[in-house]
Amino acid sequence: MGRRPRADARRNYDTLLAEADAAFREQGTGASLEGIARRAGVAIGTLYGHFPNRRALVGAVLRERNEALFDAGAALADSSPEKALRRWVDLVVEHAATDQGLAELLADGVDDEASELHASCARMADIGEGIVARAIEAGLVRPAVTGADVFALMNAGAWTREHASAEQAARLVSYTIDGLLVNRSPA
Amino acid sequence: MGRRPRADARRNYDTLLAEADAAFREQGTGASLEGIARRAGVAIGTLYGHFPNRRALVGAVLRERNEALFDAGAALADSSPEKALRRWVDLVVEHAATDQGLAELLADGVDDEASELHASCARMADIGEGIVARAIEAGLVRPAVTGADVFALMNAGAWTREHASAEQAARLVSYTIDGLLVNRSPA
DNA sequence: ACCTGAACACCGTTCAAGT
DNA sequence: ACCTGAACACCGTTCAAGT
Repeated sequence: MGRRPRADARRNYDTLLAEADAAFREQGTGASLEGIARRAGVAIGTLYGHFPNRRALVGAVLRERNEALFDAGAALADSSPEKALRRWVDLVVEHAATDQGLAELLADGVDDEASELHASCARMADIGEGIVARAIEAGLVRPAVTGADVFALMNAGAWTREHASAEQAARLVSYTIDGLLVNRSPA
Repeated sequence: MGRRPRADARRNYDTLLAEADAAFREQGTGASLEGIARRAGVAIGTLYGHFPNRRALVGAVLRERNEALFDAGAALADSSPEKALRRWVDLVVEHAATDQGLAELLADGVDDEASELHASCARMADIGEGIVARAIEAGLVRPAVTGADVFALMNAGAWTREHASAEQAARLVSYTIDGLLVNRSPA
């Protein structure tokens, strides 16, 4: 184990990942796998050789995209608790709304350890939980609010963005965060 | 037009509707149409003769279920504005969460006049709009809140119920309604 | 006027054969 | 060790033939 992969295998893996990323952005996470393989210039069996199912492919694409998101989340430690909370939720909503159907996979992945998306979901939930804990300590957010509430809010916001509009989703998210606060802050 | 249908046609229509209702509850709105036809004891072509596509079938099932929902909505005129708002949202969330996938069809149907679900969506949105307007007039809800916000909240709540839990969805909805209020009321 | 079900189209997934 | 692509399974939808 840990042997270097054959050069063509590595190239196919990378190309498949890049084409999957593009296809998911354009057509959603339900994009045709046959089409992704064709765009990558390989047979469908090659795709399945590298990624045993659709979730594995989505998971691999996500791992690449997540770096920037998690870095941004860590950087929010410098902001005020309320600003960090609002900014983090906005960031994740935008991230999760990148591909039609992604919010659903994320919502389902956090409680399913067998899911190839589980690690990404758990990490996102952890960051949110930390931000909420800080806001509660500061007396800003109601003590009853949990990290799970924030995770659910992010997914609901991303889903609303897919099925209504970015504006509608932003309004809903903003109202909900107001509802999480101990004292209403105007916008 | 308006002629009485043949007796067997009417019977098939009713049986298909009943089996579709059951199948959607058990397996979601994506249930196999072939399976519904089989359970109804007719060929697949007969199903398509009565319902040109899946949405038409879902729409017909909904029209039957909606009677009770709309009546309950009208009855809420007797409650206080806040209680009416909370109760209405809870009612619709439960209604929309009856079948896996229904929240998505509802969210997509309100802006699509060609959808067989459009009438049901529009009616639901109207009732919500009326309840919100009364709450705003009473000085209870922020003036900026719209009927569209309430409709989006209902769908997001139903979707969260499908992908997290009824408890999680109820918490999220409750926090959001708190955020819609001018003055926070404790629960 | 309505029903039947074979036929078509499409897509995810597997695996025996190749290199 | 990896790739190929035919084959299989499944399902939504149509339509010519029947009653």
